[in-house]
Amino acid sequence: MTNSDKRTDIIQAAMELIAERGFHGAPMSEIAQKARTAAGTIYCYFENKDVLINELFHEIEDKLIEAILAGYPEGKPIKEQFFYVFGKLCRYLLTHPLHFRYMEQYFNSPYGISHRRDKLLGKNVNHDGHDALIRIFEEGISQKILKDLPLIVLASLAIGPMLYVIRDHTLGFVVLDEPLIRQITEACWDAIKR
Amino acid sequence: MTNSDKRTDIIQAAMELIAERGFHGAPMSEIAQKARTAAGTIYCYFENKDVLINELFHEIEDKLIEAILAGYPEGKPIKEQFFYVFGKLCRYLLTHPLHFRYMEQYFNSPYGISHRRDKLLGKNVNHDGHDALIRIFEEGISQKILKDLPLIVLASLAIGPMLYVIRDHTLGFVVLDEPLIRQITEACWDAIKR
DNA sequence: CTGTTACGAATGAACGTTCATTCATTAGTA
DNA sequence: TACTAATGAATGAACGTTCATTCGTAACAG
Repeated sequence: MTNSDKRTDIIQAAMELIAERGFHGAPMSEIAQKARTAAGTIYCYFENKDVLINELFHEIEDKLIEAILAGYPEGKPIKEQFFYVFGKLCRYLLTHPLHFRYMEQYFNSPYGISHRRDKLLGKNVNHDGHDALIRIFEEGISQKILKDLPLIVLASLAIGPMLYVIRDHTLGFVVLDEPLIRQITEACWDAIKR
Repeated sequence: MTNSDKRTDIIQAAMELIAERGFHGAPMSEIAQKARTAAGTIYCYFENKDVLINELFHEIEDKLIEAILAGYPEGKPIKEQFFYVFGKLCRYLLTHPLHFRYMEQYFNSPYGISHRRDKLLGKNVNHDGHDALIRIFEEGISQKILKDLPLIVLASLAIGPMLYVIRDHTLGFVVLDEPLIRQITEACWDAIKR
């Protein structure tokens, strides 16, 4: 067993537990137990629980960005770009319910709020999935294809419903199949297009 | 000082503290302190913290339903009904940021999940704001005015964006004035209409 | 090859803190 | 006086974190 195995075990255990029960329902002792390690061992890899939580988030973010940027239809019409990003995002979250649940926990917590604040204030300058959507919106507005609304409002109109629907899917309240995803994508496009 | 005064004080204090800091950031001791009472006194009025939390939720729910049902344009066209409910809901949440924040905390917690599950499984039969929207959607679908999508999806399309935008407003990321609310309402209508 | 030493990852009992809840006591009222 | 409401110190469970110790392994010496 190499070093990174233990780290991976801890990440996996923490992700599952937190996604399932939230930050406060996932004590370090239980994370350790699930990772078949000792409580203290976690602190060999992560300074404290906060660091672990943020590390987990970045783990997911990286994979999400990778998924979105692979095969991105650069230069194609705005509508096509939007459908592409929306679909990729949706399908990624549906096939990684653990990641989705974790992200939900994260964004509905002080961790996520400050992350969002930093992002909106431009405190980081990486090209990621979020940027992709923002660029689509800016381009769409200047081409008079999209409604002239604040970017943050367009973002809420475009992906707010998707997140709610995916949550309902993971909770078993609705079944999201391909045709339905398509219809929802179109509905969101209707919301933001002129 | 009458009985209900103390109860009101406790409710107010708990609401403020929980809305601001979440359930885990609002210890009973601090709620008591803020309500100018002793920790033990809370237990004269509420069996335990869970009961207090659910009581708080129903407190808000009642006022919200009251606000929506007052002046409801019964019998008017679907679109008008939708604009009415949407506007009322939006304005209520904007003028009661404490209630909004509390509801957010509630719905993004196990309390809210089970509440939602009960509702969707029809475990309660009251006529409230939620029902109002559902009735609008059912009527709109049968009149071929709205897209033929599952009710739960229509609900996400209609109010998902609003909740996100209101959150961004309370966090100071965007300013929601009347014209902008109007535009967002129309965008959400575009999303659900055929 | 064998025996010894050094290293550091892993351990888990223990610590200090925080919290919800209890209950013996007190204050207030009729 | 008799009864209820209010109190807040006390309780014990749960948690994140620490640290003295263990133990497998790698490096080295003979």
